[in-house]
Amino acid sequence: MSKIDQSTDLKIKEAAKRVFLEKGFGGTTTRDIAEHSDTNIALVNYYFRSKEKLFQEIFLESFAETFTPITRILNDDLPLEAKIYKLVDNMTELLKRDPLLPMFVFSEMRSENSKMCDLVEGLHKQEGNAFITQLEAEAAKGNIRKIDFDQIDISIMSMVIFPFLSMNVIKLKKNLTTAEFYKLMDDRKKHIPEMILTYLRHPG
Amino acid sequence: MSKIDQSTDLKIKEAAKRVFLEKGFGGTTTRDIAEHSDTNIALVNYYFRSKEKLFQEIFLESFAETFTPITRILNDDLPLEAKIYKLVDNMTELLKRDPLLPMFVFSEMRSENSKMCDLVEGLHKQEGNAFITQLEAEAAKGNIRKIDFDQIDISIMSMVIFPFLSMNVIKLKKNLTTAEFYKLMDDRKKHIPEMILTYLRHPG
DNA sequence: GTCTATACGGCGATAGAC
DNA sequence: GTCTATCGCCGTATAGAC
Repeated sequence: MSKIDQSTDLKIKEAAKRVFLEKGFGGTTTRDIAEHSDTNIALVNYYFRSKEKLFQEIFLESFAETFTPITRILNDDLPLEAKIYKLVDNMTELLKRDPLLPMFVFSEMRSENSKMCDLVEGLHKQEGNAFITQLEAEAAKGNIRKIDFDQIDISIMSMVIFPFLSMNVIKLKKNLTTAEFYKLMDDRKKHIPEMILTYLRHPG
Repeated sequence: MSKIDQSTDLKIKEAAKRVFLEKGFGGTTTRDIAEHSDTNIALVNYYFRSKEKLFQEIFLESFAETFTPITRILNDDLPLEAKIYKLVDNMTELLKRDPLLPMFVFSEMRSENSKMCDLVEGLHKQEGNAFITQLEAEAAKGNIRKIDFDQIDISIMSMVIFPFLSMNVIKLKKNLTTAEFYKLMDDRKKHIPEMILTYLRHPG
C-alpha cells in the first residue's frame, strides 16, 4: 500500500505516533495530530474515541517495540558471547531507526502512579529471564566470575539505551553532528560487549 | 528559615519544582503550582511573570544541579581509581536524593529544536574535560589500554544515571520495592568502578 | 466515513480592590 | 503583596449535514 492513499485510521495513528514521540502526551494536542495526518479533529475522535485511547494504544505498541526484541534475544539459544554481541547490535540498530522511542516510553512512566505503569504491569509478569540463568550456568562452570547478574543486565541496557536518551546533551557536550553521533553509537557495538566480557572473564 | 513561613516566592518555586519534575512542562498547570505552594494563580504570575519563565528558571537550575557535581569531580585532582569511585558514589547519592532530576532534564531536551537545548547551549561551551586528558595520560604511561575515551565517559554516565531513569520499569521487571531498588543502586557503587577499571587495565 | 460548526471546560494571564 | 473575579483563548469532544 502506498504511503499516499493508506487508510485514514493508519494515517492518523502514524502521525500521532510521530507527534507523541516528540512531545509526549501532555505536549501533544488533538489539533497537532489532525494536522500532521492531513485529516481533522472529528476524524481522530471518530477512529480512536479520544486522545487518551489513541495514546494508550500507541504507548503499548511502543513499549512492546522497545522490549520485545530484547526479550527475544535474551531467550535465544546462543552462546554467551554471541548473544551479547547480537543484543547490542540489534538494539543499537533499532534505536538508530527510532531514537525517540525509549525517551517516550520512560518519560511516560516517570511517575510511580502513572496510568502507564498499571497498563504495563498487566503485560509481562516475569516472562522468565533465560539470560540470567545462562550467566549463572557459566559461573557454575567457572567460565565467568560469580556476581549478582542483575547488575550485568542493568549495565548492558544502560550502556546501549542511555546514550540515545541523552543524545542531545552528548551532541552539545562533545560538539557532534547527528552523523558523528551515530558513528559513536556504531563503535559502541564493539566497546560494550568487550567491556562486559572482559569484566566477566576476569577472575573476581 | 523554617519551612512554614518561608518567603512566598521560594514557596512557589519549590512547589513548582516538585510538580514540574513529576509531570514535566506540558503536564503541569499554573493551578497545580498554586495549590501545591498554598498560594494562588495571581501570585505565581506576580512573582515569575509566566509559567514559561518559572519553568526556564527551574530547568536551568536542575540542569546545573545534575551536571555541576559531575564536572567538578571530573576536574578534581585525584588518581584515576579514586576519581571513578568518588564520581559513582557521589552521583548515586545525588540521584537517590532526587531520582526525578535526570528524567526531567533529559525529557525536556528530547526534541532537537527544544527551547531548552538553545538555553543550555549558551551555558558551557566545552569547559574542558580533565578526565579524558587524565585517561590519555595513563594510557601513554601504559597503565591502561588505549581506546576512544569518550566511550568510557559515556559508559560511566550511562551505568550510573540510566537505572534511575528506568526505575519504574526495573522495579516492575525485577519485582522490587523502592528500598530494594535503592539497595541495588548502592551495590552499583562497587560494580560500576570494578567493571570500568577491570576493562581499562586489561591489555587490549 | 468525512466534514463544518459548535458546545463546554480548563488553561494562562491580568485587572482592580484591599 | 495578596486576593477575587474575570477575560479570552484553546483544548477535547460531539452533533448533525452530506
